[in-house]
Amino acid sequence: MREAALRLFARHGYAAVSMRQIAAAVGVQAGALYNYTPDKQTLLFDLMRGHMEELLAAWDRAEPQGDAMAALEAFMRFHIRFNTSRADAVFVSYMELRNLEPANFAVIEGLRRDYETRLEAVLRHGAEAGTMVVAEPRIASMALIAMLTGVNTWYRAQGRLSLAEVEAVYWDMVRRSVEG
Amino acid sequence: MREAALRLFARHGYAAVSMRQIAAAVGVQAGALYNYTPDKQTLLFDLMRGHMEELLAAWDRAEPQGDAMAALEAFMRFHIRFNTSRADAVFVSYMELRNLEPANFAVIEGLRRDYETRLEAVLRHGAEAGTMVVAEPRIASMALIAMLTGVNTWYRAQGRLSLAEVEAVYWDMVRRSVEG
DNA sequence: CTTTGATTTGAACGCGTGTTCAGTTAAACC
DNA sequence: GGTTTAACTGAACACGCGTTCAAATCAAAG
Repeated sequence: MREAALRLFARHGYAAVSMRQIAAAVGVQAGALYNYTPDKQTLLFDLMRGHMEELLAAWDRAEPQGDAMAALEAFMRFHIRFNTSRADAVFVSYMELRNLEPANFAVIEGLRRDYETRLEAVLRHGAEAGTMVVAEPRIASMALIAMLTGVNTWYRAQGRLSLAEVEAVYWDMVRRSVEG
Repeated sequence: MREAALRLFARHGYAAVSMRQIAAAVGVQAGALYNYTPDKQTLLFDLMRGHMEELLAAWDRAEPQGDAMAALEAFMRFHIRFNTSRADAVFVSYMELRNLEPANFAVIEGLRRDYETRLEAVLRHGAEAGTMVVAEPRIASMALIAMLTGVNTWYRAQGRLSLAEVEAVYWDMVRRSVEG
């Protein structure tokens, strides 16, 4: 059911998808969904929170070794790989923020901020070590994340470039944008 | 009415805003709106098309002089200034793409592609002149636009940094990411 | 003051919404 | 085989949706 809901939310938007559509995609009547979620809003929130927590957990698990520049490369490659492999969840977690109730919104925004702070820390270390020039680490981290997440809007697995080639192109730009 | 609709669409999303809400914001009954738009879908489409056409027209009017690097700087500053000054329209034009009927979607996507191609041409000229190193101009243009548009998610007029300072930070990153 | 033409109202239309719940079905356990 | 437990159905609820349209209102012109 979560899979079906994620798919439909990503394609048509939370507000445009009815519980009956989700139920039909699962092969069940709408009422049956309420054995698995208390309501539609919680379903959306759980999908988004699940995605953000998996994102953070996956990056923490990667635990890059080496200097700041190596960590930046690891982050960049991780971000592109993780996001392209879960396009629906990424899309929903970004586009449906405004359909969250305030309390739920605050939670997701906090998780997003956590993630940005992970990259910000890498940039700060690089600047302190003198291997990077980053005037505004916070802004630079948001700028880089926006740039990397943009891959999702055009990348297709059967496209001209492989994921490794895409990573190479982006790493070239990212590296030079902060290099000392 | 268009102003009110844009505001509401940006805040709550097209699907979540009713014609009655738009009418209430204007101070009128829902039926009266149909003297100004044939239906809700066309209202959305007109808002998006209007925005994209103004964007293209404004850039064409700027008509930058000088070499490719100067043109890139001009593009970057233009993009940040234009987008932050029309945050609602930018937001709607990006987030509501999936709520457009296929024919309308194709039109907006075409305009977006036009805009990306403007930047791509600048990068190609820079690469040909040898002042820039850009392995993939198309991808680089989308990457840079995604990065620049990201400013909209956090920039606030009363924030710590002025728009000129924001431009300076971004220009530093953009310049170095393509510099030969 | 009347006529004209554009605007707006307010009610109605058919339909889809999220959610609830008594009742049915099916599987699991003793 | 009988009983418990979980899952699902199908109908219902109150409500809001986009859109239409005859009637009312308004502004300007003759």
